[in-house]
Amino acid sequence: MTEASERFARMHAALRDRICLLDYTPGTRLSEAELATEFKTSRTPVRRVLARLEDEGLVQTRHGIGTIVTDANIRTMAQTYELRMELAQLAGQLSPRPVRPADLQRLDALCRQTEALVIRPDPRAFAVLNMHLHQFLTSLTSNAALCQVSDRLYYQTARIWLLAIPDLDLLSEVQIFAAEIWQIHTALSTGDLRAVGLLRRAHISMSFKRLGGF
Amino acid sequence: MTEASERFARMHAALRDRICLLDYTPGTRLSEAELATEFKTSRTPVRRVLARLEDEGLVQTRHGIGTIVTDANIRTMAQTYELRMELAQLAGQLSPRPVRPADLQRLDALCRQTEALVIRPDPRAFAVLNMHLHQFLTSLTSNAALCQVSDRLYYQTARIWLLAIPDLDLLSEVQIFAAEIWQIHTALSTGDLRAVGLLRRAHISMSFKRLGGF
DNA sequence: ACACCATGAATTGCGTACAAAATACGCAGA
DNA sequence: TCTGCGTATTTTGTACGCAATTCATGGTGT
Repeated sequence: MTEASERFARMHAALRDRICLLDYTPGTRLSEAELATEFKTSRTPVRRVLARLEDEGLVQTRHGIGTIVTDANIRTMAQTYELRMELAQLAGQLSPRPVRPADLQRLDALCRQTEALVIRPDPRAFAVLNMHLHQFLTSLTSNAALCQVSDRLYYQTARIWLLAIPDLDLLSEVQIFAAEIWQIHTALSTGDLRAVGLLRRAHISMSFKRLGGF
Repeated sequence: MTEASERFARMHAALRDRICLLDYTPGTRLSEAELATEFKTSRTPVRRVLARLEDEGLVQTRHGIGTIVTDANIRTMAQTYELRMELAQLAGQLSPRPVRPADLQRLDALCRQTEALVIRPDPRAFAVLNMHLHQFLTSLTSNAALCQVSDRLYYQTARIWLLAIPDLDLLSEVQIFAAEIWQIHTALSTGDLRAVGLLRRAHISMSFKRLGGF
């Protein structure tokens, strides 16, 4: 990994997270010049990052207007959700890798953070935790192609829950998540990755329903 | 679709096809300057296209060296093949769209071209036909996300067969393909998209075995 | 008062010059 | 002859100026 590609990865991850955590809400206009100043570079590398984000469907760039954060709603994302469900199940079947003690420790840590969240709920902290759980689960499959695809689809849909939280009960959502992550913990501690995949699929499906996707 | 994005799409499709049809064999170095001259533009738009191709795994760019067409072999692509199989089956289940007469006509045309190929086999023409079949089949699902993902994975693995053809019997491969496309035609004429997906999965699986992927 | 046009400001797209990096090659020395 | 170093060459990465495009705004005519 060269220096240039490291900076690219940093900028890309930073902007992607800001979009998915609603630091940039849909409709926000991202100025190439401002980003270039912030990251202490010229517009050229910034444009590479924005082009990639556009390919990933997180922004849309139009000549003479600007680069605008795309909208995300459950209706247009229904198909993406559907696919994510299938892939989550698949991740438990396709070339799983052996579960190591370090994996369980990582999941333990996530469980503890979730319980802290039940005591003091916070939408953004919740979204971050959800993202970490996703990253952890994708790390459990050794199928690199599946990881890439799942990641891509996850980041496309990640914002929807955070956008819908005003219409939901935050504490209730956190409690549901806490129950889910404990179920996953139980399945993983027995080494049953297939069950982990099925649980994950079920949870995605239920959250889709709660979000009004029918 | 603006003019700039159209040119981008043209250049991207052109280079992608050249790579997948082995006009650019693995290891070929693509010169930004040469491509800029060919497409009558500057290096800037060319670099955008190459960056995208790199994201898709078809080339790799290294500072001071050049942009090199990546290698593709059945061993490193085994996981991608596995995922493609599952997605092919999924395409028959997830939000299928009604089959129109125009679809059957299009498949008819492909069948005729295949029969012409049986009489006069040609590796490149075969690869082109295979690509058209793929594009036709992805057009049958209305799940846009699934289409995008399937496309991406297809182009990552498309070269493998063409690279392996010296070790295979071309006529035999063409005949197998002819049988496959007729089976798909039969299934599609009854409107059974689920069967189409299962057939496609079976064919991908068998071609994977023939290519030595076990 | 309202509609319409022109003009200016802001933004992305492109082209080009230069910097950074890696390789190829020649030459000197052992 | 072989090894090692330095330099020239080639290539990608970055910065910046300018062109192209869009929108807002104000002015003008009816």
